[in-house]
Amino acid sequence: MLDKKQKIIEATIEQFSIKGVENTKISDIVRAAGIAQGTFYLYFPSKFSVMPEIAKFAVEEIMKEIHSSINLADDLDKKIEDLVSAVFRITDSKKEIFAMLYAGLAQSEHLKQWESIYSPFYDWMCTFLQQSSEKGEIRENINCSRTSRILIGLIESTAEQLYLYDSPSQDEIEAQYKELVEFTKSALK
Amino acid sequence: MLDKKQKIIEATIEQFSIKGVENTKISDIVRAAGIAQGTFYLYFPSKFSVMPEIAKFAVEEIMKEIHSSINLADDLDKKIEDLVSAVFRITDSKKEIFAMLYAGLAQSEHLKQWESIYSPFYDWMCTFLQQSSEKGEIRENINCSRTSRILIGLIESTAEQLYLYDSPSQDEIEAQYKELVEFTKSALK
Amino acid sequence: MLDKKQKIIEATIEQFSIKGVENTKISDIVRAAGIAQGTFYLYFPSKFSVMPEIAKFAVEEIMKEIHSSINLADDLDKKIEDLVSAVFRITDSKKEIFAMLYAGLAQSEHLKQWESIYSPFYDWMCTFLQQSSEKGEIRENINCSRTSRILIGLIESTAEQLYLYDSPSQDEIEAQYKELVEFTKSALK
Amino acid sequence: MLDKKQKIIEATIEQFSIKGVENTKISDIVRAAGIAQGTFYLYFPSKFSVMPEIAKFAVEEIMKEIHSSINLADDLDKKIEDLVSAVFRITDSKKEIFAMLYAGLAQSEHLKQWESIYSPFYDWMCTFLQQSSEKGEIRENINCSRTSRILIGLIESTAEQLYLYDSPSQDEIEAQYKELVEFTKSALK
DNA sequence: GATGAATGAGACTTCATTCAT
DNA sequence: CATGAATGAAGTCTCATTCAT
Repeated sequence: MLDKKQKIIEATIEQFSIKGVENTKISDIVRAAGIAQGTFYLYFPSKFSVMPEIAKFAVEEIMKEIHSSINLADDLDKKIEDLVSAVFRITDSKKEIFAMLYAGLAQSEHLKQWESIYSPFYDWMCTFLQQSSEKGEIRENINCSRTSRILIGLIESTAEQLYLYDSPSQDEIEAQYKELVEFTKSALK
Repeated sequence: MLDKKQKIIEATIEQFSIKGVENTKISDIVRAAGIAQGTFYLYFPSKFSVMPEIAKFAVEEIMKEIHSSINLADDLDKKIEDLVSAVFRITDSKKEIFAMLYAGLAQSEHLKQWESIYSPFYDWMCTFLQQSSEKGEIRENINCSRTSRILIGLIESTAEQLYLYDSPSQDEIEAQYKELVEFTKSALK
Repeated sequence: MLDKKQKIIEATIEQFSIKGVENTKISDIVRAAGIAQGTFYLYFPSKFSVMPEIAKFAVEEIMKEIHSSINLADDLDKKIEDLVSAVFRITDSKKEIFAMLYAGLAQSEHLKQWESIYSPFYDWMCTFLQQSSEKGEIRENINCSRTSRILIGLIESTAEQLYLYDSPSQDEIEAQYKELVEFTKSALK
Repeated sequence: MLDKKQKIIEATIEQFSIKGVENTKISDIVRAAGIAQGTFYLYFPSKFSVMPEIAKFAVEEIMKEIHSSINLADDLDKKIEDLVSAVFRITDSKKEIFAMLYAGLAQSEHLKQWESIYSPFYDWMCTFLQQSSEKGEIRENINCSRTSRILIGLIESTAEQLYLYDSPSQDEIEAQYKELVEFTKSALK
């Protein structure tokens, strides 16, 4: 049943978030999922192979946040502000998952899947840039596909620095938010 | 003897790079270092505690590359081009170490040290921005401390996408390089 | 249905032959038999309990080969030659089954059944010796029941040495065949 | 230390003899040997890999019995009687080891080693036949190398039938002993 | 300081067996 | 009768850590 698989995925996200990937035992996952030890292996060959499912979940969360936060009809400045704050918000609320994905992706053989899992975000960003380009809101020499990756890397890396590595004050976060918004606006114009 | 400690660090970098952090056993490290199993524990309490030493090494490598590649007397455009290509070069040549640090940092208790280990790069970047600011080469509303982090995140995340996750063609790399250089120039001006 | 039982026996012979008894799982058997996991237990309580059925099958194969190869009306020398070559042939063609039975019998609780399963061969051999005795073709002090066991052990052990343990050339096999035939003739006369 | 290795071999023989190969767990062996679980793996990768050491031991036991039982200066009949009774005696006293070796050898990848492990017995038997041949005690058309294998197979298979598979009376054993002695004398003359 | 054989806790994984459908 | 998802007991094996030399 897919019910059990879903339970495993949820329990894995939970346990990975709490304990980290390496400190999570299969026994932790199955206990959290309320299933038998052997059942885990009916669905996944190892805890690492749950990773892509978690990544999918994370990207879905990102996209939900993006879609609900950004109105493509707004002007560029507004959209940039909304975009940055959406990424900040999701990074903050799911920081364990993102930390975990970074750790897991950097080490596993699932790296290649990352590209395709992330593509909804890349695609959305590309569309975003294209529309802005058509409206003449951004530089003309922007390749939307290439810049979408650069832009996502820019915003996420800043968010990660803030929420994963440091524990900055709210003021600090806001200041960095503004600095990044200005940086991004300037970069695109 | 510091000789042995140095051997351990080098062997750990080597083994972590080849096998990844989690798949490296103490026995792998001591074999590579040519020392006895017990000797490791005279210098480090665990393989994870070698991590900060490796991070230090990585940042030293970055700074060497930066210093040898960038002439602060050059004009801004030239310096941006040199900066991006220096980060690309070092990311490519030490990609295993960076992947490893990413994985290791995101999970360990050594996260807090990251900030101080990375500070030479942040400091250099801040100085770089300040000089450019004084010469009027960049926007006036740039806070050099904040933007140094943003800028490093921007360039490194793009380099990582290219060298760690994808295996792009040389043409692709160059195109992305140019896109990033334009993006950065525009962001700073 | 007996259909399913037969399928299980055949699949078990196949799997035991390929993988050996210990390395064969119930899941291998049911997969090969095209039935469900639970169905196996409707017919057999364990994989070992299929063993006697396999032994029966093996003895039937031996007897078929014997009956089709030996004409009791022939003279003794001819019959000995035919007997040895029949056992050689069957050992070669069913070597995996014999190796398996050897391994399985030596360890299981089904050892006692061996005697009764093998009795058709012992009985045939006893009759063979008795007829030869009546015709005065063999020594007088032969007890046909005892010697039948000795004789079967002799021929089978030689065949097993050749086909199970070594991988000898055809020449080697023929030479050993002739040596055994002479040995046997001399033993019986 | 070889001390530990020897302990493991002895404990393995003991446990295999008592429980059979498949029912013996590594934990049984290490408990019997008085060592830690992990220590076993310093010397052997699996319980099966102890098998060749056991086979060596078994052949040594056979050779000891043979050497102490047979006087090559005796006449042929006496030597055959002594040979058969020596093999009967050793098979009886080490029946568990022989049963175990049969089971183990028939299934493992160590089959090829069997030939070389058994060679002392083959060699001795070959010499035995050669001496008898020189004295004119046996048939002239005997190839001592080939017949040594046949002869060993003959005597051992009879002994195994008696001691491993059946549980015959002492009278029965003696009767079979005599039958085999006559059979062998006749075969060689 | 250095060694490396020995330890043993504990995680992984398998797979015979069950039982609700 | 037949099914096959689920179970969980049990065994394997690893590997960080110790400590006598």
